[in-house]
Amino acid sequence: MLAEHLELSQTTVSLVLNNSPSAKSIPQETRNRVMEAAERLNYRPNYFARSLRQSRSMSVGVLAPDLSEGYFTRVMSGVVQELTAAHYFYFTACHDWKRELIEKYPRMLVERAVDGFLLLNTPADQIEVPVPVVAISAHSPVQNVTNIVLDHQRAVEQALDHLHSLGHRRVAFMRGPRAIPDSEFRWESIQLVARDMKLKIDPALVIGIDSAGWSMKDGYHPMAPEIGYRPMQALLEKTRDFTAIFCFNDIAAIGAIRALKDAGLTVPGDVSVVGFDDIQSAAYSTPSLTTVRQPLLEMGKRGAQVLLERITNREKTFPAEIVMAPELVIRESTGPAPAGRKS
Amino acid sequence: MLAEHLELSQTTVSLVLNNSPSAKSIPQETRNRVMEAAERLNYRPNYFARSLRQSRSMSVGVLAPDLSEGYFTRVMSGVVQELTAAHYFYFTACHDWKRELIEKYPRMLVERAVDGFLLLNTPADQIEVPVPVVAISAHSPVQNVTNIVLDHQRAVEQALDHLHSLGHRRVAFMRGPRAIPDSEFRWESIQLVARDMKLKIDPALVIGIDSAGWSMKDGYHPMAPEIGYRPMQALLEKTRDFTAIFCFNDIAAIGAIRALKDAGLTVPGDVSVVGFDDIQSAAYSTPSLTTVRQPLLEMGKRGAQVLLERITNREKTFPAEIVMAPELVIRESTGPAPAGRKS
DNA sequence: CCATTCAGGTAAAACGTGTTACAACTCCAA
DNA sequence: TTGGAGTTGTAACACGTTTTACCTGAATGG
Repeated sequence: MLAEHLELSQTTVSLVLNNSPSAKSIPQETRNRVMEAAERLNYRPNYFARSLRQSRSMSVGVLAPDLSEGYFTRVMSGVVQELTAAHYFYFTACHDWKRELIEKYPRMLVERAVDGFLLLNTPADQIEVPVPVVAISAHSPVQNVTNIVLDHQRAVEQALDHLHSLGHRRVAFMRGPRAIPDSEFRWESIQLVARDMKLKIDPALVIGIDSAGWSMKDGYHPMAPEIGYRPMQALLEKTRDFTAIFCFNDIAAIGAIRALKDAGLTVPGDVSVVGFDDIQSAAYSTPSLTTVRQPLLEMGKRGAQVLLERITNREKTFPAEIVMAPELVIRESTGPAPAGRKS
Repeated sequence: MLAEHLELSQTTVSLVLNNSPSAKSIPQETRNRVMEAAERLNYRPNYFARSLRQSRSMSVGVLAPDLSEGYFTRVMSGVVQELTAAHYFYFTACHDWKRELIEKYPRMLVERAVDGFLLLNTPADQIEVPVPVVAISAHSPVQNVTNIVLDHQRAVEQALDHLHSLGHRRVAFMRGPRAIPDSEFRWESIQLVARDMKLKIDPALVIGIDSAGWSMKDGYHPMAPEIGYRPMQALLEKTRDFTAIFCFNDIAAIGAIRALKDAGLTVPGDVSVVGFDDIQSAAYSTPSLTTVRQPLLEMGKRGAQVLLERITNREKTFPAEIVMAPELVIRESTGPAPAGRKS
């Protein structure tokens, strides 16, 4: 420590600078001298030495599939807010859905002594680390992992209620990629809710993002509207006997709308389209998108909060799941079912 | 060090594990014993202790305006490739163009002992740090900073040659936001090249992203097609006396095309549109985009390479600027100038 | 007057490595 | 016998903090 050009011991200086509780016996005048010197010499404690002693790095690892605009950006915005407020920083690691990376990155980050992990859209099952973990939009019933999830049941109810009340009875569905944890849960909720409201799901009207247009076998595939365009196109080639479609996310919905337009159909005149997420461009799209809003920013904030709590309080037990509320945002892409085809 | 359950000294173990040059005198058998024990006990050297001793963190700070899809993602993809190959990780810091953050983040990261900085699209002028810096797409003639830049002159030549050879004489231009370092350089190149090829720039046909639709005064504004839509719309209200437009980037070009379509014009029938960057969705857009490709991935890789070299070799002098070559990608959004209006 | 407390500190250990300087031991030639 | 050159290691320090345990002198209480 360089600040011993005052005639004081390291101890005193350290106590003052961290104003530790045991420094109550140090008179104000000495404190001032120390502070003033630190200021003047522009003193910064050495990060490694401090971390070595306290054995914490004040940084966490963030594991995500990719840096896609819609989801990642929004969630991270919330995460960053909370982290920086707590003087934390983060390492980003994108695994591109490669199993090898999903296992390797956590190990590498543990060697870097991160204090905890934030998992975005990534299943926690295969990850085993000696530090706290919070998973956002994953459903991993794993010991010591808190999951931040959306109330999918409620989300689907809102979307389908909306379509139903507009008169839609023949509704198409787009299932998400198998790799994304939400996909399966969303689909189960859809089946459940549809049954409850006596809405028939015609298997011929169910399309998958995986099947056409999106696969993560061959390298990196960002979420592009393409993922909705091709499945929609494939469906239209088989049948046009539907008046609405509930898409997996907004990006896919934008692609689907493009496919519908290209096929000579109007939105929402001929077909109503509902998205999911409410990403920034959902409002700017033409027509603007009716969508189920995920409170992504809040989910990020909440996730970071819980993680930080878990880090500072390692023994306490935490809830395995925190459920967030969705909100239907009605815009231009949905309208009354066309009269001729109503049911 | 825990590996002293063998009856050896820390020194020996350390020498073997780092196979330091002075370990040549250690017989193979001892080496094997050490390695085997390390493997068996799953020994990992403590990150802080090691960093404290060697005074390097094996991580760099990345400073960027935001996490926007087009630019950031692509560049970082290259950066990550190089960094991970060298066992480096990175901290991300997004300054959202807030001057306060542009100054604060570097300080915070220096306190975290990053070994260097990578600046994306961010001027280096105001940043003063005691570690190496590489700036990608900035033009800062600052001591000890290497700039990775595109050959804008060549880029503009390619675009304007293309339009000129298609018969376009009345060309509109879209200037980039003032905050982005490239904007000014691009514009200067445009003026230079236009003069050389005797293409008149009509001030009435020059629109700015700043003026309508984009401002960073009030918080966070990602790059959305909106930034091209509104300026285009504004221009169309004043005049339609042009047959082509050269946009600042692909995102803006996509927005501009939408505005043209909404105004009843066809692309490229009535107006040809040229973008910049060649982001992923440029190829998927309808019509697909003719654009000047920036080798973003390569720029990221090169930037990271130089930074790592600078870090390992602090005395050596490095070039102040590394120039990358653009490439015109011709797709559907450009075509022959409409006969009736050909100048 | 003695014991206790309290203000105002300090010395030294601990954190876990990397590194420098040196020690012991053998072998071999002079 | 001596001295020099390998061979095989080790003791001890340095890195820059935080923290624990203790010390001294003065005031205070009985």
